Amino acid sequence: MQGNSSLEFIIATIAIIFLFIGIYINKQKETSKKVTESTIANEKVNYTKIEALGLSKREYEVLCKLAQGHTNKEIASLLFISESTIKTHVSKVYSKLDVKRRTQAIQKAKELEILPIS
Amino acid sequence: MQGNSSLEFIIATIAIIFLFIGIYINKQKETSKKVTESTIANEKVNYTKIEALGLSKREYEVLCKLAQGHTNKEIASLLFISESTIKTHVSKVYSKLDVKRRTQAIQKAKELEILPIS
DNA sequence: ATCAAATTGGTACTTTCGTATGAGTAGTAG
DNA sequence: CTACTACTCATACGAAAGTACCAATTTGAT
Repeated sequence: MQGNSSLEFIIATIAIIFLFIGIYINKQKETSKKVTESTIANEKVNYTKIEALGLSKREYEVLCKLAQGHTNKEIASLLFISESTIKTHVSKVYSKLDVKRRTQAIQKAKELEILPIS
Repeated sequence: MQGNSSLEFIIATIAIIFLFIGIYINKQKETSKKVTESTIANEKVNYTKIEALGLSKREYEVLCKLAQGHTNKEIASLLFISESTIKTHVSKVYSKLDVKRRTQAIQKAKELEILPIS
């Protein structure tokens, strides 16, 4: 029975090895899937969609600050321009995103995945 | 050599079987993880975090509507109560989330994953 | 039953937001 | 040069949001 038990041992070992190989293969798939998703979501798709919406650079900058929870006055300070100008930009952003309020703009921007980090 | 090749065949079969078992196990993990995450993210963890924050049911309801882009007046209509009450709730939500404005409340709530769907 | 928390509502006031309108400047494509 | 777009800024006005304070009612737990 010695030969048999060593054979069983070999088979068991192979089984375990391939079991882990199977698990490993799936882990790899998961990882690559995640990286791809996050990469696309925050770099490439963005600019395409932003341009498609007709948002200018400045308008997009304002939108980002807005989505970070800043007031118009704060955004003005951050971008070194007047609050009037911010209001102008914000209004244009609203019409381009087809919304009425900043809370809706944030929602829409997140849906469109045009905001950094997310 | 017939015995050997049949042995190899058995080993190979076992290897393949366990390979797929490994893959299958991981699929299951993935699935249950997603279900758990989504379930937790939208039902259970919520309540835990929500309670930890000290948010009452009503305050949480208001927060959700707020995050959907509604005005105070709209939320009042949706919940069949006065705008005064909404303001009261909103203010309490702010202090509990440690924010000053609704845009920040939305941000914070998303970070804390206490909002449905997301 | 009692006490605490939750819910509701109001008044009054300040701040922020949003729109409308007009206008000057800079850069760019034709 | 001209036309167009993006960017800037201002004033004025109304709408929403936010704060402070107070108070009545309801609900839940002990």
